[in-house]
Amino acid sequence: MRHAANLTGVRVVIARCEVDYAGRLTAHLPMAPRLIMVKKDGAVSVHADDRAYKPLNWMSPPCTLSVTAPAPSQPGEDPAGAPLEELWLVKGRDGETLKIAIAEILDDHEYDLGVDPGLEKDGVEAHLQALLAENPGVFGTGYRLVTREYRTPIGPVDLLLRDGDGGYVAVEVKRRGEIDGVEQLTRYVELMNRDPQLSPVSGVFAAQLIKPQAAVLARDRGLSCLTVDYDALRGMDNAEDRLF
Amino acid sequence: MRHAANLTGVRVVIARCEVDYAGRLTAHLPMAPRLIMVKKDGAVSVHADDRAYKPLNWMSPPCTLSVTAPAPSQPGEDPAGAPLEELWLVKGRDGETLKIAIAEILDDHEYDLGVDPGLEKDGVEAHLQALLAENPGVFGTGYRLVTREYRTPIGPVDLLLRDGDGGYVAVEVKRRGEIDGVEQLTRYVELMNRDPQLSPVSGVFAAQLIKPQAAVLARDRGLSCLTVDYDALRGMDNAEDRLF
DNA sequence: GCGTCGATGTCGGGA
DNA sequence: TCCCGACGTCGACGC
Repeated sequence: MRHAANLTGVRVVIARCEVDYAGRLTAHLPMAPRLIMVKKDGAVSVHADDRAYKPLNWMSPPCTLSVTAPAPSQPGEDPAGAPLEELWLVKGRDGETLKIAIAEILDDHEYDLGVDPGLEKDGVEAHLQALLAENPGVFGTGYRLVTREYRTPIGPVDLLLRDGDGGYVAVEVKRRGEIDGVEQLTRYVELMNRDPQLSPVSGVFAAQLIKPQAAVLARDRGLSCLTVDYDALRGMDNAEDRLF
Repeated sequence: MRHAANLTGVRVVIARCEVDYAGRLTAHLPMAPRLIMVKKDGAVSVHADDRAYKPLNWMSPPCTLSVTAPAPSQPGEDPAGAPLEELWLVKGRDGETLKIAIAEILDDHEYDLGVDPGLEKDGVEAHLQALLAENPGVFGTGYRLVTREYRTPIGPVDLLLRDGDGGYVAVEVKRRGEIDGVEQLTRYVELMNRDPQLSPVSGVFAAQLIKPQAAVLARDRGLSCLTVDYDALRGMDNAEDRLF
């Protein structure tokens, strides 16, 4: 048996193989030609030529790959009768296992890609929160920002505002508003209303898109909803920028 | 410009490339060597040799790939000054775009894997729910199934039963019972109890494994817990099968 | 280390 | 088709 050599890059193997995963569930793939990718971080993934970028089966790091070359006429044969070329055993962290029985290797390459310089993202929830913090007026006339990430014992409230009458307003910001977010805001508002320094505190659920069920639950909990137009908000920012 | 040829399989390209995604967010990858996979379903994914099975950037089908070979000294050059070898443009469904500027193709292979015979899974929540629906007796003597996926304005209740006295019982099924599931069941039971046609409705939290915190919360909410033995339940099914 | 929460989540089922 | 919740969710971040 030989252990996986230290990869200096990514390895791509094309092989007829049969795959068995056992871990959080069990899954089986019958013998067929597939693409197997082994990354430098140890990850092993088995791809068909569909299912978008997702593999049929995989093992996430940390995991170890060991390869055995079974002697002919050993148990574990190709259903067609031919002996297996290799048997790969990938062991994951909680005793998860991925077994890849390879009947025939059709191609095998390794490429050294070096360290990737990394990915830059824009337009995620953090950005939405920042835009709302800079434009509290979208919540109503006279609304002012008190603070972002207001700390409570059960977690940070995304935005704390005061409305035109000076009353506190807790805002939960989401890109997509779903029921979980309403639960979260409910807990915050309930807790903050126990503080006589803050009470009465109202709650606003702000998101680019609010699902109907979440809106129903929010109304039932006495919370307001605000659907945010991200592009318009960014436009307001630009408009303000031009004023100065 | 040439459009992507009809792939008969999966294509793997190793190339120095720069990537820009614009769609649900915007993201940028500076020039570096990477692995690009193009599947027969149209999916394009750009991998580094880490991040487990997930690509740095991708486009899910349906999408179209078109490739241009820019003339030397055209705009869009390699920062190093060398001309680009190819420019790939992947268009997704809501105007999403993925641009891959390729400075140098280091390797390029295509493999015909054929249609994959597919994946067999076992042990997921849907299966557990089905088994419980077929064996309402595990909840208690005289329990009968009313319906699966009983609709409420805030979401579907996994199972609606009637107990031996004719009272309604709402069941939330989970593979792993955690606090979220208890919250979910609480909302359903509370809502259903406002309906005089249903009230009084009791709640049962059923899971293969119920975390202690979830059990405590369930008790506090007046909900029952049922720890389900998946294998035994499957065995009951088999036993019943053998009777007929 | 564990719990919480976001995600270009992706995927599958029911209306 | 859309809507909605599960997922082998995976990862990032905070305590």
